[in-house]
Amino acid sequence: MAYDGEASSTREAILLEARRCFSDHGYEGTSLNDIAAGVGIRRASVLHHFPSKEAVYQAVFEQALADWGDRIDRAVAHGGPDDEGWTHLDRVLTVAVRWFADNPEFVRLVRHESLAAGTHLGFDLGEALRPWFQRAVNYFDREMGAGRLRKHDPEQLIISGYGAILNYFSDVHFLHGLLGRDPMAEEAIEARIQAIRDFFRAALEP
Amino acid sequence: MAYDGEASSTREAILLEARRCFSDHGYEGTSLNDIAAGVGIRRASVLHHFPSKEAVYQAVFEQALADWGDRIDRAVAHGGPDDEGWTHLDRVLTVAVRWFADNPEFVRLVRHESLAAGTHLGFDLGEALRPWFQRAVNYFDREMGAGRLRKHDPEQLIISGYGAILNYFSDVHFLHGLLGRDPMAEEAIEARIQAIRDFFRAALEP
DNA sequence: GTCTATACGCAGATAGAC
DNA sequence: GTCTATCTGCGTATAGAC
Repeated sequence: MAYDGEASSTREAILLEARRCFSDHGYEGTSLNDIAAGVGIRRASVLHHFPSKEAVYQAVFEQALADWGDRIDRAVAHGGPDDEGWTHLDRVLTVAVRWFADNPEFVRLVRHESLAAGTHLGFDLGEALRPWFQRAVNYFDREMGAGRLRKHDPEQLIISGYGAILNYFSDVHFLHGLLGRDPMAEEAIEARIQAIRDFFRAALEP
Repeated sequence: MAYDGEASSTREAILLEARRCFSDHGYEGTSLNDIAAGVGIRRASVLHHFPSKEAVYQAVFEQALADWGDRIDRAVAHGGPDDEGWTHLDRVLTVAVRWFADNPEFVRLVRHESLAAGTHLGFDLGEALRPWFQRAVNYFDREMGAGRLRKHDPEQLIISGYGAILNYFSDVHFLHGLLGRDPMAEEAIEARIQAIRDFFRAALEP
């Protein structure tokens, strides 16, 4: 479980602290000093465990993406007997939103990266996620074709969906100012999940 | 018109180039050298026109927000005789999306800022936009109460909406990788606008 | 594995010539 | 208004002691 607060080794502790720093301040806004200070060691010691700052960043991302993939895979596979159409989508959607709510650092990490023009990741995040995207598009094509979901353009629908979901958890600071209350309070998160489900049902349930 | 490519003074040229740099690479990822080089002057000359890097950033933001406010104000006010319910919302929505499509730098600028933990802006962007947000909430309350729009939680609706819209234009680079084509091509933008309108109509039209 | 010391460059900002 | 020169601090990364 990559996303808990405890570290079993210095290497793990570095990754944990680096994830926090990178997600809050981005790649350029984070220094090896920041990471080292959070761990309680010196800058040079961080570079004993990783060859460079970029290597730390890439390791953080690798861990995060692997963890995310596992969760979604499990959620998609776990359907019961009457798991189809809106029922299935609603279940996966709810799992996904809850996971994002539990892992806001991941969301902010991805956002920083997808916003960046030149990347420090070594590969293109969009391209890397394309197979996932295609899987989702195929799913919607099938369900809409069979009349189990109302017809919309699947690609556009997914883009709207991930925007509506990720936004909330990436822009927590902004929303705090906008709403005048804590968007990550438990009841606020529950309300958000409910709203996302309602909105998608209104648009998709046949 | 603040968002065109021509600069009538060095100060304007600095703001223009700074907006490009900040929106692509964020505050920390942009140096005064980058800005100066884009303008064709030296670092010290930039600091003749602005007292500090933060001052440049704030001036860029001030200009962008003022321009945005003007456009929305005009769009909201410009209704014809049968301008109410979904018709009105659809019109304002379309204007807003088109403006974002024309000003992706603004979108990325706001995104960087709302993502940042500690800001270089000097004020809280969320708080500054709260009056706008409240105005929109009141509008939805009125329309939904009168039965001219389907009932949803207005706050949640607006959060979903701005997420679905802003995402597309802020994550252009990411989407290029994800879709395997240019999301800012004219027909792609038209398709996006159409999809947003369809999706909102499906959820909101009574 | 962690440390200090050090190399080296680039950052933001200021002083002063032209 | 723009420049060069300079100050000062922090950045990444490496060498080598313990």
